[in-house]
Amino acid sequence: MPLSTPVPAAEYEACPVTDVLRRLSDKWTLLVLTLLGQRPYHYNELHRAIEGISRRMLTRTLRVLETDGLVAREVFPTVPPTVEYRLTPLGVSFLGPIGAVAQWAVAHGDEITAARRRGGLTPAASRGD
Amino acid sequence: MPLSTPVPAAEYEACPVTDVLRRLSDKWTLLVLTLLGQRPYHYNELHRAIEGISRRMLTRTLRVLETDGLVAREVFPTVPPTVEYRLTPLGVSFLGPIGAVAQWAVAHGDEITAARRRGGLTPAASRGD
DNA sequence: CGGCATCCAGTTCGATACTG
DNA sequence: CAGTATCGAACTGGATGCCG
Repeated sequence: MPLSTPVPAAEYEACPVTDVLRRLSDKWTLLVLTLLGQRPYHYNELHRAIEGISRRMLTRTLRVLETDGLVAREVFPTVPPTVEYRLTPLGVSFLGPIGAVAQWAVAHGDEITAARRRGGLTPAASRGD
Repeated sequence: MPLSTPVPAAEYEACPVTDVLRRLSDKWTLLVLTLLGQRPYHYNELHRAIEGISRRMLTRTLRVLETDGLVAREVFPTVPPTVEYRLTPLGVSFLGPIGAVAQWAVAHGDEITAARRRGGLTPAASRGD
């Protein structure tokens, strides 16, 4: 019954790898992780550092990372309130794998660009020449 | 003028890293790449192997990978037609970085799961206890 | 300062049906 | 066998406004 399937969608925890990959690519996660890898940041500090991000997305991103245990959130009972975010050991351990992909991307970025230019708009077309 | 910005959205090629990450996480790419890393596959062979994927998405995924130069597509003029997909050297070179992330995900998957369980539904709540 | 709730546009993905 | 085309549902991400 494809018309009334209440499938929650997000049921498929396919494999942990895909799960992790999807999380990283929610557009800001990687950037936030990279920044926090350098030093702890305050909420608005991150907001200014990334600059293109909305408060909504920054909060969401941090929440996910916190929930997954990659980022720690510490509240200082000052006035006005201050909140600091930093990488947990688990978060730090993830910088390595990220780095591997990052290095590959940087190293082969031009190859991909070149391939795209060749493929252009008709990747499968003009194939049976 | 935030009310009439015609921003095409998809203009920001942020950094090659984010770009690559987003590509990988389109839900099927990683899986396809992993399968092709083992051996060449025919179109329907991939379709059967993944099983949850629709033809539409399989085709799109393969197109992107082909356009980016990670996968090669070869048509055999048989009847009925046969098409074989295989990793290019660039695609093969990417198995390493993917492996790094994959290994991390497998190794720390339970930690993430545990963190999520702890955080539960109130990650930020009950923090000032 | 830090954060959440609501609304809304753009994109992604699946189901389905049709072609060579 | 190997796709392509179209539609609609779901998800993502941004803008805005209110609260502690």
